[in-house]
Amino acid sequence: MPKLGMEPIRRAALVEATIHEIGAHGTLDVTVGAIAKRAGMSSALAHHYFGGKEQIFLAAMRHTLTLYGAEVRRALATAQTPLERAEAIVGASFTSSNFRPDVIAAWLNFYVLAQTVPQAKRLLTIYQARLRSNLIHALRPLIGSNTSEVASRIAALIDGVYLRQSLVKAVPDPRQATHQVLSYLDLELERSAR
Amino acid sequence: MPKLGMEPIRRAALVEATIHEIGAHGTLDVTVGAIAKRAGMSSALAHHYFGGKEQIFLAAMRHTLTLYGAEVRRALATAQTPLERAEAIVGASFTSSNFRPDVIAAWLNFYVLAQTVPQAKRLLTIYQARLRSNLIHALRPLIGSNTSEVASRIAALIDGVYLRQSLVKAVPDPRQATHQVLSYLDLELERSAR
DNA sequence: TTTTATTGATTGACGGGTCAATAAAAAACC
DNA sequence: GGTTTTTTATTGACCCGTCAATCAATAAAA
Repeated sequence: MPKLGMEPIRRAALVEATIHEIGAHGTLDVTVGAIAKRAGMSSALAHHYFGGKEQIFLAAMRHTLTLYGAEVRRALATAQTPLERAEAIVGASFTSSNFRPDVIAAWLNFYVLAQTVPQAKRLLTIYQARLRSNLIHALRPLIGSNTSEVASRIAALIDGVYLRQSLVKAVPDPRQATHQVLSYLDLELERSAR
Repeated sequence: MPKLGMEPIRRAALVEATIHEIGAHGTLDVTVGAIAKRAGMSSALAHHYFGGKEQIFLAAMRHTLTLYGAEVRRALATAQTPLERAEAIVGASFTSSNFRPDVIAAWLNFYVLAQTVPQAKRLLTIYQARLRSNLIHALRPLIGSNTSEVASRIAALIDGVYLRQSLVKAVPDPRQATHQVLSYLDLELERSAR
């Protein structure tokens, strides 16, 4: 009994299921069958809507990046000062919607995917560029020179915190993670003000 | 014409080949056959000496971690002051023997492996603990309080730099990478001296 | 009757692991 | 010292499971 207009619902369900499946297994080594089952459909239907496994993964990546981007934008919207902007960007990276075991595992595996699939690499590169650009924009008024380098370091620190979290069984602590990064930023600001 | 005492040679060749194969493919999705071929033997022989794919991977991890550990120890040996010790640790992370595309890709994939294989997680955890302990030991005389947090941040920064390098096609620049981390350390030292 | 939704069954490839067979050293035995 | 036995090295062939992808068939909208 085919209900019409299922496509967007099915696609969304598959994307969601993909993140969870990757998170649960900690690998890209998940079968289309398992993803489809989790999303409540047959693997044939998953192929029907996405064409192939790789495209399912890419859709899941896009979704993750989109959510992250939205989180950043939301946080930036209420920021008034440059410092608040910088804090907003860092904070958004560690909101409980992003900084969660399955999403963290997904990110890690997206980096792996990017080694093989050019489109995946492109998506991650865009994410990095945007993060970088956001940071530079926020930092420029705060820091005199080498804003670019500082932005790189903050970005690397964020990624590093994610990476390390992927090893720990403990539930992620957004406050703690944010603090780690912001306390570096503080140092950088103190130097600028010296 | 079996030459005796081949076992260590074969094992070493397989470990070496595993790193290269993972590096070349950017994935753990490499076949035992491909690894064995690269190492100049049949896949049956690889199984004979290692028992299975997982154990080949674990051996490759141990090898990588051992090389890294040796590099750190070598660097620490010539360090006189605490500051030199800290710099030695960071520098060792980015020597051209470690900070190379295939090794970087291998590290990334070891983190993925650690999601599935407890033994792999154990190895990485040991690496992190040792790095952390080395850093704390070096930093304690230099920094007053929260040495532990600073060590964590440096460790995260190192991992982050690795992670980001995995995305870039450009040949890694050890000097640049080391500078990124050390310049954070400088800030931390300045604050301690304020 | 054409389009959309959906799946069970099937195919075809790939890959990990095993095994029997071959061969040459080394050790044991007389 | 020469023969037998055991150990080590090595591989081609094979088995078996898995999985991505395809397809034909069913059914309900439009």
